[in-house]
Amino acid sequence: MTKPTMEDVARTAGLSRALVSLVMRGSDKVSDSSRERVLAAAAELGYRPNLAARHLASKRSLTIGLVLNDLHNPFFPEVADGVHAAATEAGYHVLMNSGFLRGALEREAVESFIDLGVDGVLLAGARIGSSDLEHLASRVPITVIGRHLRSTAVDTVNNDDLAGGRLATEHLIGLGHRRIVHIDGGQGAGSSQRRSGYSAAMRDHELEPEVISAQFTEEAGLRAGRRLAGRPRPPEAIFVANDLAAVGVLGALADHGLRVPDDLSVVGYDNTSLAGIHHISLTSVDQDRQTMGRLAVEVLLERIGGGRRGAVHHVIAPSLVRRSTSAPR
Amino acid sequence: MTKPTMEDVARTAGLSRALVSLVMRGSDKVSDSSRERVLAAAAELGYRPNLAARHLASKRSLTIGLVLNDLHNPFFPEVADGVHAAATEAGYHVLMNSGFLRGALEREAVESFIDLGVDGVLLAGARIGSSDLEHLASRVPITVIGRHLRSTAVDTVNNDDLAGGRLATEHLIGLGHRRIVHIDGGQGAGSSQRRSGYSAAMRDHELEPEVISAQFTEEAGLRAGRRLAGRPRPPEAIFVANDLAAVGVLGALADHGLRVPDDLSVVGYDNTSLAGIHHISLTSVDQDRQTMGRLAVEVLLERIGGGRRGAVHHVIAPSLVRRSTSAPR
DNA sequence: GTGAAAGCGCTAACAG
DNA sequence: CTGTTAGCGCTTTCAC
Repeated sequence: MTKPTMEDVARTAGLSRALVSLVMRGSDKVSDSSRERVLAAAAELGYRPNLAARHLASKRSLTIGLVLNDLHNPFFPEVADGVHAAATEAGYHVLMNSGFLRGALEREAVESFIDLGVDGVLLAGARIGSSDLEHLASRVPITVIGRHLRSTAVDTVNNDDLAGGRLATEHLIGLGHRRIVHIDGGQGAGSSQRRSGYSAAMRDHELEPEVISAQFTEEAGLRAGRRLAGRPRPPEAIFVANDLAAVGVLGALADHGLRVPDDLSVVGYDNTSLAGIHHISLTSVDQDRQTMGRLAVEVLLERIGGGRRGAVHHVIAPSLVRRSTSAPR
Repeated sequence: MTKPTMEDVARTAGLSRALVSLVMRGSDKVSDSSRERVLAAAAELGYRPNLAARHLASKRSLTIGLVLNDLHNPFFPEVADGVHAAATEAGYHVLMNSGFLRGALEREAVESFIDLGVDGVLLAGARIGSSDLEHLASRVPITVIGRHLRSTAVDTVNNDDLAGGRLATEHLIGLGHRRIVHIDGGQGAGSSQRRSGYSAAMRDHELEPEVISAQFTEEAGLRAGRRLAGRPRPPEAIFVANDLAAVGVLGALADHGLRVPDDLSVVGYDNTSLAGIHHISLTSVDQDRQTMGRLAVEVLLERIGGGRRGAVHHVIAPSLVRRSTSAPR
């Protein structure tokens, strides 16, 4: 029941421990015959290297930590897919953790990863304060996905939320709507940029922007939606800062007997699996999460490996996916 | 930039390394004055214990690994919430990983956790083969959530899927439906029990069971739904093995112009957040995921701590949540 | 190619 | 209460 160690493998193979170590790490400075003996012995004993020991002795762990801000938002699992795929291809393991929508927990998650000795950390939808972030980044390479930072210490991968906010808003304006309200994502990642894009587009068309503060959750969307639906004169269209909240908004509107898109149009953001569900069929701004995940891994490994000096900030273009919740006035 | 070690803390505090170790582990065999000096020195240096070293030296890591079968299914994040809450309360860290719906990856995830030296592993929605599972369980305490096993080596926490399958089916029968088809979850956890519950309920009422094989994904539900909707004479009701697949089925039915619940009724399983969405409003069998997560942690820690001899198999009762997709004939 | 030896940072007895 | 002493299992020079 006690696990075999390298020593055991060396003994049953009749070779030295160092030899076994070389073989386990796939070195080519080992004779074929030795390698086979080692492998055979390892298989026979069911040997597996102890990662804690390996991390302690070497500097690298070939592991990256991925912190997802909210497991309940389909956006994050989709990013995780891209991250996993890219990391695995590069020979890295990934360990995950959730920030449960709270900056403090997010921070803790990153710290545990550091304590564990991961080679780098990926933060998706970071809510953590940017000074904290800078500080953490001095201890481990960090790449942030989905949040805009001007940092020189942290790399970022984003979609252009400003452009995305514009895209959504102009789509609605193009459909002939004028009283368009934005339900924002509060402290959520990308929220302020989307809001700015919305406001800019509104002003460009000499329309008055109106923002209702909410969050990136279904519940928050529901509440905000109720407020709007309860008005004597509801808006003609709503641009919601993400799909999850948009689903809440749709529910609130339906509760109040407002028909979408007949009575008003709704546009979301993220184009998650939720938006594609037949019964929801939400018009939404798409950001390619798979690509963002992959890109983030690339950038992170670059920094881990090469020791790049400056930070890199990738921005990918969003696109609008039209579905059934938006229609001409 | 090089991290401070215990040695550094001891030196700047003017005390021994062992003392620092005791303080870091919260021992009470330390004088208050020493403790304060240590803590002050640690804070000053920004010291954090190296977990790899700690794991190597001690036998326990105070960490458990959580493997989720599919991040895209809202069922799992909800289990994760319960797990995190309970583990944190007990002073344990949790590290997550996804099995990406594949038994082989799931197995790998468990192995990495073992290599890392976690104290125990929680497997949610396990798809991994049961002999593999037994083998893994000989190396680390494992608790499986949402899959029925007769194992003596692995603890399990489940809802009573057989009863749940019956519940759903009898609900539909009670509404007056007779030609009720079941779309199952293939190899998915709990799938075969739900199927048995369905079949048993049908036979009890002298109805002919008919099962369409699918999977626990939206895509699989969509395909199965299309097959049924395309029939000259579609069924009167469908019991789908989980909510995610049920959403796919609903989409397929809508595509074919079939109205739910007017033309036929649909019942799902899991009562995930998906089912509660206003536009979906799916009648579904509820299993309390939070509780299951918490229970699983308890059971796991029991085994980790106490070395319980036999295995424990918890089964909690499911309940039916009626919404808008099921109605009388 | 292969083996010996010195740690990585921490815990865990064991003396004082 | 406090300091000393061994390792935990592995990597990594450095000779042979």
